[in-house]
Amino acid sequence: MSRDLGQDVSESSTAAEGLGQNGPAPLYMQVKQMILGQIRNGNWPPHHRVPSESELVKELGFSRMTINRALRELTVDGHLVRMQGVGTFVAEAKGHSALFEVHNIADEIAARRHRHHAEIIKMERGSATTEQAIALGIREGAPVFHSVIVHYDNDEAIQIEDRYVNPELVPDYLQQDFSRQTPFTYLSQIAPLTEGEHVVEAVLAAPWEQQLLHISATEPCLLIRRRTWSQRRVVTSARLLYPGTRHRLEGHFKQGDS
Amino acid sequence: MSRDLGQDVSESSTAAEGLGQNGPAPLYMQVKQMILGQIRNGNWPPHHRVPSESELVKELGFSRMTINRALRELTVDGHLVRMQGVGTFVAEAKGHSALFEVHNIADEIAARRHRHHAEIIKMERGSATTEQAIALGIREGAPVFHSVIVHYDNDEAIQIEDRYVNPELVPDYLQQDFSRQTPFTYLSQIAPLTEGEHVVEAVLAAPWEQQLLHISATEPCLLIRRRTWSQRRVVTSARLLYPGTRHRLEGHFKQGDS
DNA sequence: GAAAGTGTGTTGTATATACATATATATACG
DNA sequence: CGTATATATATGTATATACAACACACTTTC
Repeated sequence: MSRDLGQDVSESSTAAEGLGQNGPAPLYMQVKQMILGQIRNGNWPPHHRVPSESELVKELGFSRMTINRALRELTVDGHLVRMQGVGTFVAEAKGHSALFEVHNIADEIAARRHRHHAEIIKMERGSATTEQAIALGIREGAPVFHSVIVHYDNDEAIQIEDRYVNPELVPDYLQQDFSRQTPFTYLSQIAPLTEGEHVVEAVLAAPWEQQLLHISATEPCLLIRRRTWSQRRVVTSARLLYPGTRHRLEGHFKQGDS
Repeated sequence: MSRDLGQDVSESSTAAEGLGQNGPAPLYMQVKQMILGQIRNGNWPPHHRVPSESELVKELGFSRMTINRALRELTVDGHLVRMQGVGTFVAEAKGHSALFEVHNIADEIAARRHRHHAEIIKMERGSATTEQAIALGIREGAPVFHSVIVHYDNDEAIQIEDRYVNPELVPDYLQQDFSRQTPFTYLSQIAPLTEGEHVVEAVLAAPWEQQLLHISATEPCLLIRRRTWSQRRVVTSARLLYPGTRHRLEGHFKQGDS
């Protein structure tokens, strides 16, 4: 029963003429569609073990490199999780899933040919509240580092970076000079980030944040909460606040396979 | 001068012990880093032609498949643009670059085990204003379809979908029943989307939008402007407005290569 | 019983090869 | 001059092969 993927993916049925008249989909795409189908119809629930590459080679009749490409792309898309030496598993479903790249705000501003500078507002050691402990995966009351930095684009305040850092993984955090190098850059060197999580919301700024950003009480802001992992441990949890009128989050996509 | 990438990418220098002690980066990653370096330091500006795969094979000494993987991944990351038969070029710099997946709000609500229904507010033919003409890539005054739909999650208004559609590509748009099938689903069938663009902002809703969403005048909202292409032509331009307190945009990432 | 070694299965990467497909350019022909 | 037609170049995909890296179960050894 080689090469039977259980559903026709080569034609988009009754699509209007002039559009969608593509030939058959590439093989690696057929494999992706088949697996996405199994996931979507609930046949393969989260944490389900996906057949190994060699099993899929036998089942589908394609080469291992083709199977590998399909599985690899589904992994970067966040649909699968792979562990070397162990296997491939269906990832747990995310809400409004999105894939972000992680950037350094200083680089972004530099790319716009603008000047960047940072003002350090706070730089302290504290002990974790319940919320912070959960966010960082440490126990309550354990030491945490806390920094608040305002980033400027051509002398215009553009971001408040409110960050908590796990001292076990980054013991020298407080000794750094973050007017020279952003925390993001420093942390990337110390603990190469392997994974992360974002939540984007629209909010109103707190009074002290309004002061720092020089905005009014009703100005909507873009809030990005970002947690970053390195080797399965949370390195840092940041709250990035942008004034709505001065920042946009641009993006693009290709081949939304959903 | 084979295999000289001009910068050491194999070690992360003085990183703290216990973290970042990875061996040399894989070859395809070295190629990515080299190209990203050329782009970042301005050596290869936007629209600059990147050496062809076979040229890079000669220059770097790696196999074409390795070069191809690097260029392919840089393309999905949005750093490069490739055209078959033509060449590879540096993409124009985006602000805060991000990669989104495109989802159907009805599917999302169903995934949360909630009920979804849609209320059609407007459904009309009009002629394109200057702004709409630019967004859709048609001439000013040409006919456009316009729909406004409110989506409900368990009877709670959760999104205003304000959409303009190119009639040349989707002539039967106004005849559809969007209380049964969302415009997104319908459009995906008619014109398989090949590419798209997002801009995310935090805004305040207009008075008529506040009424539809049952929110106050100062409630910050998440605004997603989304344009969708099919075969190089703009199919539709949508403005998706979410009340800030009722929606979050979640995401995750892996291996931010920047 | 605990530690060290061994084997097997899995993913991760790299290469050589081949052919398909798209685009642009040069060439021949009318 | 205009239009086919061939040719070169570039990307896109598919395969076979090989080895490396890692995890886990099992066996041996002390």
